[in-house]
Amino acid sequence: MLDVKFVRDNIELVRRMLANRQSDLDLEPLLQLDETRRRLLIDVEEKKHRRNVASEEIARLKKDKKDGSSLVAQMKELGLEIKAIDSRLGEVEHEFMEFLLNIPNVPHESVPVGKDEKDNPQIRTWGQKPVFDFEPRPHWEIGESLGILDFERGAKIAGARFTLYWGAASALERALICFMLDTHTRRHGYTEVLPPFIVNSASMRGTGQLPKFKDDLFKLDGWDYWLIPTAEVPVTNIHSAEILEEAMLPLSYAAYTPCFRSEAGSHGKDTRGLIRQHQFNKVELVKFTRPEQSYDQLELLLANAEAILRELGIHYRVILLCTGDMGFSSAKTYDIEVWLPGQNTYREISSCSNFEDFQARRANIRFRQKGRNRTQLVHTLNGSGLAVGRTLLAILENFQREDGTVVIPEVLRPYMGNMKVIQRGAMS
RNA sequence: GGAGAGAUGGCCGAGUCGGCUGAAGGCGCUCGCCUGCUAAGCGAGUGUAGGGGGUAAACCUCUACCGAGGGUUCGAAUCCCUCUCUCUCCGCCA
Repeated sequence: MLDVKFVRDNIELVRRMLANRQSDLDLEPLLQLDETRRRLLIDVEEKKHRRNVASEEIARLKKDKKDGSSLVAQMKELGLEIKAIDSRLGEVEHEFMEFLLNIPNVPHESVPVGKDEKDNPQIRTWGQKPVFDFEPRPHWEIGESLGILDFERGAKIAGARFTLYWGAASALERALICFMLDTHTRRHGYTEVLPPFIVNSASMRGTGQLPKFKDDLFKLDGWDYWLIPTAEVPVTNIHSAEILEEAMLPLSYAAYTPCFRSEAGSHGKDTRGLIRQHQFNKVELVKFTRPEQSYDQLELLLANAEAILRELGIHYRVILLCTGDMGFSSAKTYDIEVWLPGQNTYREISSCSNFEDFQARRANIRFRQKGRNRTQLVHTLNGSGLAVGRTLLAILENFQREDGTVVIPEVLRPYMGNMKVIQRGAMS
């Protein structure tokens, strides 16, 4: 959520920002609502002041055994007026908030203006595409022939976009989760947390999923409960409505959670394999920082996420999302795209963003700074470190061998009983 | 699921028959003083959000907030209703 005062004072900048984001949102209604809101506020507050003064007067009269009935009658009338204005104000304020909640974040000045993903500049690459002396296969073929990925039964149990893992695949998934968490906590200094996988509407609003992206979420029937689409939601909301001490910052949390996404609007897209599932595992990195350090922390977060792929030895590239391709809440986003030889393409495996104070304002996350008598909003950041299912499929595709077996990266072997190669029937 | 208790400022904790209570008292914290150092002591200060004024700062002023929402009343932390959460006991259960 943007600061109304900021919008009011920088209206042209905000309009330009919306255009750069390919949004045609008209800000005029917001300015109107803001003006109405403030007008009503001035009016009702003045009336409340009068009532407060009169109430004291009535108390005094009563104490002195004098008659205050005419003043009481006046105040009764004024009370009705106040009630009427208050109710009107409530409506206006509600509309005003809804509008504000639907305005995306302002991109950082270092974000290139662009229309769509074709305008995203590449920042760097790491490693190289592996060379095969045979035709590399996509992971769904590898997984099925090894008997470790069961798409048919996943669909039978739940439906499309659900997969049953067997034996070595489930062990590999588990190994990846542990490896990622261990790396981030022991080497990168993150604090591990295990949050609820279900959250309420307030939390979803805090990070920006609601009200705008309701259709992308799974809701529990009859409850104010939603399945989390990412650990970003519960973890960022850990500190909602809190005032943090400056000395605590930056806070860095790492969390493993499953993620649930309805994938509405992507029918027919990525229907094969593990790429786009309704349920997948992810290790998420979340940071709370002082405003002036958030961009340094974004670089660090990105490097922390990249470290996982480097340790695994998988080629990837980092791209910077242009204004037209960025997420709603983000001010700047880097995507890490992993190389998938079986599909001859790069696919997003991590998205690292600085939200600046956009989420902090929604979720009301502040900190107190020495020498200042006002609280300030923190900056929040997060990034996948990494999407586990996609990491698993990247391993299958990058480390496959002609005989259909898959070599397990060295760093994961301690987590898998020193297994070196996944073979058909292994652990299943 | 049944029965009961509770929710007040960073923390603990008081609020009598509704009326200068944004809220006593204590702890903590900040600044200053004092003292070889530390500790102790003394003095002052110390919530959040929004609106208006003021040069965007300092500051002044108003409004709201004692779990959330609604009601009664001229006036509610205090009375009534609904909801949420926490705790205790019983039942059930991984």
